Amino acid sequence: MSEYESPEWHPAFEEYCETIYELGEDDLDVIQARIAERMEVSRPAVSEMMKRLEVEGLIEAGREIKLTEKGMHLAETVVRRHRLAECFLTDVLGLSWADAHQEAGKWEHVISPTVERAMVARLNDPTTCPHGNPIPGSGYEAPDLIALEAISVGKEFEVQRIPEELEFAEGMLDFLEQSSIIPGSRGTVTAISPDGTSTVTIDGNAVGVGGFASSRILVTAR
Amino acid sequence: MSEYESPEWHPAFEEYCETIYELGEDDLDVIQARIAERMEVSRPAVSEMMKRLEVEGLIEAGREIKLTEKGMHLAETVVRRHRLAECFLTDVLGLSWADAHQEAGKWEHVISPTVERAMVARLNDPTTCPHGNPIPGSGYEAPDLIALEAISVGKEFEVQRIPEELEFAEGMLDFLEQSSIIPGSRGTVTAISPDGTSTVTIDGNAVGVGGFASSRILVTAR
DNA sequence: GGGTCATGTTAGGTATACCTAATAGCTCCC
DNA sequence: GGGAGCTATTAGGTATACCTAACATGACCC
Repeated sequence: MSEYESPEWHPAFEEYCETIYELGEDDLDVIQARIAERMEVSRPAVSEMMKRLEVEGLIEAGREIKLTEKGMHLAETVVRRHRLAECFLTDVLGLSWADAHQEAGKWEHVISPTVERAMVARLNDPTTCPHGNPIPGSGYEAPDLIALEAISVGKEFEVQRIPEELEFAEGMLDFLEQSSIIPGSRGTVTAISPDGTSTVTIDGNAVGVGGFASSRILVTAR
Repeated sequence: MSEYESPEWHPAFEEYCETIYELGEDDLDVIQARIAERMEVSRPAVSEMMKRLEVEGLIEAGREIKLTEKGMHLAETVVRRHRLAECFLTDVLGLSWADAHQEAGKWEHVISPTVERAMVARLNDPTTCPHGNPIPGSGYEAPDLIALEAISVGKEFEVQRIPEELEFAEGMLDFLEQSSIIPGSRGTVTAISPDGTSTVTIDGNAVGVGGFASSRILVTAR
């Protein structure tokens, strides 16, 4: 587990490296325009920041942006703390998914190595956040996952992972949590509409999941 | 309990109001020079910031600086979160006093009303931080306290409160915690030297407490 | 009254991290 | 080959929160 000491890097550097890491995780093009969209800043702001990140040796800039070893280490540290905080906020303090995600976005920058260790111990070495995303450094090996949209009508599935991208969609986490579309839940696809919406039945409850979400939610077939 | 929503005020405003509040608590002159010393910033920086705080309606400036109702509310919110965080970090995560104090200085700015409520519930409505300082809004009424230096040789005392001022002295919290000079501990003054150092015996262990600390540590006589 | 000390303010400057408007490159594709 | 569209950069500007150096103010005291 890393010994990263906090304000050696500005929160801004942490945020950018985190975003670059998560865009890669979500299999999107890691280019300035995507970073600007996800962080809700202007493209010139990203352009300037890329220069600074390169000077600091955190990225290799090009059209595709790549984290250096140093940048990857920083990104993993921040992402690990974010996901640990989500576990902690839901399990120990009883927050909802959506609240935990939002709070964790602030906590990730103020968690010290000491607190990180204490959380890991308290949570019994968790391997994924509440949404099923792996905690870097926990040694978790993701099983082979497929998108929910690939499950055909009548088939059973088990929810495994809600990618970070969906956490940015307003209200999405609340909707998924309330519909029991959470890692570990098992359900059946009971209909697929031409626009890509899958209707899934979990615990006797049927809900429609639009194409944006169903192409991203990762499950295992059963 | 307040419904303060986080980044309406910059962390800087929070830090300044907190410092002003705590200087008052410690019975020191609340003037720019003291603020500059405690925050380790230059006096011009404080001078400028006082203007901005006044424009924002958080203080009434003069030689003595006074928090307005609005400023007091902000200060109490931040101080409450700081002391709650200290309780939480020591009780739930097992951190040392010194570590908890340092971490709480960052946590105080990222704790939302939701998390605050969850912590209060989890900690069973605590009234003081681990060092005995009251948590604003908890309804705690401090008993009559006297300084440790006022206890004469041979008398017993019970430690009640380590004022915030001592938390800024390098190594002080570690020393006090390791010497069991913590709220609730009972001891006896076994010597007083001409330079103001009190020697106290707690649990059979004798330690010397210098004048700076013994004039500030608050106790009750027994 | 002059000196010293603590305190506060002015002036001028820096770094960070943003912004808008305008310009420049690239790629695709008919 | 010439748009259309997306993408990146440049230029110029802003707010925050600091800094040092120099100056001003006020209190106290011989």
